[in-house]
Amino acid sequence: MRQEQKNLSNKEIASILRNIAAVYLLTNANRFKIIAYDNAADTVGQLTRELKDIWQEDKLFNIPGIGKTIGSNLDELFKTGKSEHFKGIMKKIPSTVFILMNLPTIGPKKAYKLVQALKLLNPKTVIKDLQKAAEQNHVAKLETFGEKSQKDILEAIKLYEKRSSKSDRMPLPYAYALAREISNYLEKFPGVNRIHTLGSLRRMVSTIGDVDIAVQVESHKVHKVKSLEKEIVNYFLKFPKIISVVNTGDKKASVIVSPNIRVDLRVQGEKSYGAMLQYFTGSKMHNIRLREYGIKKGLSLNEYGIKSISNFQLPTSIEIPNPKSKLFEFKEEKELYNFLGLQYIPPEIREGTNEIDLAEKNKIPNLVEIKDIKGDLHIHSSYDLKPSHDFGENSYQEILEKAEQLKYEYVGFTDHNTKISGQTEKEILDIMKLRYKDIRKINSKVKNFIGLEIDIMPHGKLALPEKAIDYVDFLIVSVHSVFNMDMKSMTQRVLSALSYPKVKILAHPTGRLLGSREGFELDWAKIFEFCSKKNIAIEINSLPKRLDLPDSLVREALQYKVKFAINTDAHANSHMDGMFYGVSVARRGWCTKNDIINTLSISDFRKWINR
DNA sequence: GCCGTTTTCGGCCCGACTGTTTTCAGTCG
Repeated sequence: MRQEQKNLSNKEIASILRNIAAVYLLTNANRFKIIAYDNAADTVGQLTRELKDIWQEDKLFNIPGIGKTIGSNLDELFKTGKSEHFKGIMKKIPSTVFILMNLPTIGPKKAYKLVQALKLLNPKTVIKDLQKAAEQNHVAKLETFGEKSQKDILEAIKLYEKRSSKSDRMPLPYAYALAREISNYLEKFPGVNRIHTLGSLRRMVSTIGDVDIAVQVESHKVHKVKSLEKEIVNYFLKFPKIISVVNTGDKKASVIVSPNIRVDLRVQGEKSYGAMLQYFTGSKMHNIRLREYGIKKGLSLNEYGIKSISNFQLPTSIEIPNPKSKLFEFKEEKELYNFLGLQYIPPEIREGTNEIDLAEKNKIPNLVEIKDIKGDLHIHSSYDLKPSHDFGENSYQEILEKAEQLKYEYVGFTDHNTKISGQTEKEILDIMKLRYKDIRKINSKVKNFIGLEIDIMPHGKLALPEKAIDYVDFLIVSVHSVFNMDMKSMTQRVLSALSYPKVKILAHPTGRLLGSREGFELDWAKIFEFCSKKNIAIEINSLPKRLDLPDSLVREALQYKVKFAINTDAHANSHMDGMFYGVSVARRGWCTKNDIINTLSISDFRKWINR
């Protein structure tokens, strides 16, 4: 087996596709071919799972923007670690061009011009060589470049060296927290009416590149809106954490915020705020499809509203507000979707799959909401049962108080199982018995269920004497060690653990840690089928670095009628606030309230767990 | 190169900003 293909990350594949697009651009290929490769690169770059895993499941062609040609070449790339086709295309352009394209504000054309004019042909030193050339004033002398461009290039190099790349993504909750901080800052400014996130952050994608923020300016003094917009931009530029300003305009600004996160701000008046939200929330594929859908009806969408084109006959009920520009404006996104004859589509599912189709048929489901959640079933306490892993910070009593604040009806206490090495079976049973008694003694408004989170050992056995199962209401099982098994053995391992009595939840099923560990692959069809049949819920874990099960697998699991438990895996009471992120994963996976077991009332939940 | 219940051929999303420009090209989101 070759090993090199194993490490092909989405980022690397996106970069290959982007490079191909660049070659086609530089060699004057059909412009739609260029767009196709660029779109594919964008889509792959934003996937929430490894493309290679999707390929392994034979689902490459389900991804919007990947068709016959790109798909079959990716197939070759995964199978053999290289693609002759891609390689052949890339050979047409010096590889240094692709490296320069990583600099902000340098695209294919500028990169190519620089490489040609300055003979930058050494991939190892190309950035340094360009820097030297700029410092020696050689760039400013080039045609279509000037003093400013030269200075910008030096800035770009500095930024590049600090960031190492244009596209390092962070787990959603970190980006969300930053957005909240900025939003708190912005709302202090008089004239700021509403604030929203945009882009992947608004769609609650598990990993975020840039933070995009929209501000609606108050419009009661219409003649002053323009200057007010500019004032808000200026105020934003004084946000304390800004370390550099990328660019600014009258109604937008891009900055870098410590520690190296790009933040874009857009300011818009009330009348077209909804259109702007829609436009910049994306995803790119959703917008392309929505605009294509609009064109078929004679409507052109842009960030200010919808324009009527050609001789399109509008329903007589609709009056054109501004006959000259033929522009329809929308304060709310919902109005815009409805105007197009579509049901409102929540941001989380705007991914360009089949949502527009379903919206047309009024078949967009009611996605689960945070207020539907009635309990948290994966919580670690400070109770000392000599656990195999870490404790939580809070006592059972404190956890129940926090749960009451969150208006929950019940919680599951799921400490890690007692360590099995260095203790006899009897000692373990005594600990479990005592814990059982201690918990049963607790009297509180919020009810509790006695659980445990148990390691699935490499051979599929549970890290707990079977007799100990008498002292719990339910079990959560999860893999915490030996991650590098092949898919077949890993699947067998998990299935065997799921077969124990009282196992009710499979926790953080892929084991991924965003940004640091890829997670293992299971034969999902088998797992989903088994869980569905045996009434075992699959966890959507809300921890910032997990967000596991990934959203695309959630949607797949739904087809097997799998139920989910959205849990926080809290190790401290403050973590219990993270439920929101798990709910957003569920929403991205198209879950309704009925798909989530911890939306059940206490009595229904009791029935479910005893089934 | 992608896509499809008006199409397997013939279409293909839209605008802002910037710098170098005398009317536009390149980059970005």
